[in-house]
Amino acid sequence: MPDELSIGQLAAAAGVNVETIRYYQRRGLLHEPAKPFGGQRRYPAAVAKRVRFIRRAQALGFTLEEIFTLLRLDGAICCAETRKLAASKLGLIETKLTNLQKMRDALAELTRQCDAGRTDEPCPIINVLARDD
Amino acid sequence: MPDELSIGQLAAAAGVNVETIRYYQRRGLLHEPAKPFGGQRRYPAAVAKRVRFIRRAQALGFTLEEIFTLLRLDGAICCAETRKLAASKLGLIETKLTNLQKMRDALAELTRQCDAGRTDEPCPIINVLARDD
DNA sequence: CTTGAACCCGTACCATACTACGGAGTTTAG
DNA sequence: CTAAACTCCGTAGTATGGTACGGGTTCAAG
Repeated sequence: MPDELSIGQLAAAAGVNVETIRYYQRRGLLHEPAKPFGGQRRYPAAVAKRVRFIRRAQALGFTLEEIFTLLRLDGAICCAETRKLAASKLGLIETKLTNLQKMRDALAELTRQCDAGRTDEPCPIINVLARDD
Repeated sequence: MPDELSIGQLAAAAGVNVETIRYYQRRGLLHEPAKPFGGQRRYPAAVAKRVRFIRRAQALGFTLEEIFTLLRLDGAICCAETRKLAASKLGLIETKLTNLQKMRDALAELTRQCDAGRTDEPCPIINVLARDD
């Protein structure tokens, strides 16, 4: 693989659509290299790494907006801010996990009752998430 | 609080915008009460609970489409069809749980490394996101 | 040197989930 | 009884994260 890729090669290397690359450029997540006089842009192979970074961060629940911040922090010596972002995501995820487990238990109970043949007890799914504050 | 609310009171009780109530009605997530001759609709206070359920389910990553089917299960007495629906929703929830757990583990590990790390090295969170497979 | 794939660029479109707007009718507090 | 506040309803606009299209340019293989 050459060090200078076309946008199509970059997209393939990063496992995304060409349009996604262009979209990330518009969003400011990727730098758009200068276009040579009447030619086509070339991308250093390292950009693919950056794109994969973006996708992995998305998979962890970060928005593109947040990833933009994350990328700005890249190379920064102190990671206090990055840590803060990660920790707050972590908190959100923990809460979600707890609630999801409650829902799972409620549904599992419903199917369990189903299998036990008792058809007279309705399952109040709403109630498991109904902390009526 | 009276048992019959105006749409504005319902929205306030549920902590959402009036337009959101109307939107949920259009989507079929909420029943739209009949309008009295030239008058204004009234909503049972219990509807607010349903709306809060919807919001919490959304926070868990369910789409309104999915929540629609979830709501159909609420209070359902078991029959073959609800059992099937419940089982499929259970599968959906298990998948979400697995994914969230992976996200949590990854983030927890990252913040742990962050805490363990010295401040003169590049941030491990960034490093991991940028790792070259 | 031709032909077809790939690139460029702007614009438009998609799904999801709202949010705002405008003008008319209805309710309610003073 | 009046004026502000609220409701009704359809339509249009917003944000997010892309994807598609079309007409023109450029590149690369034969």
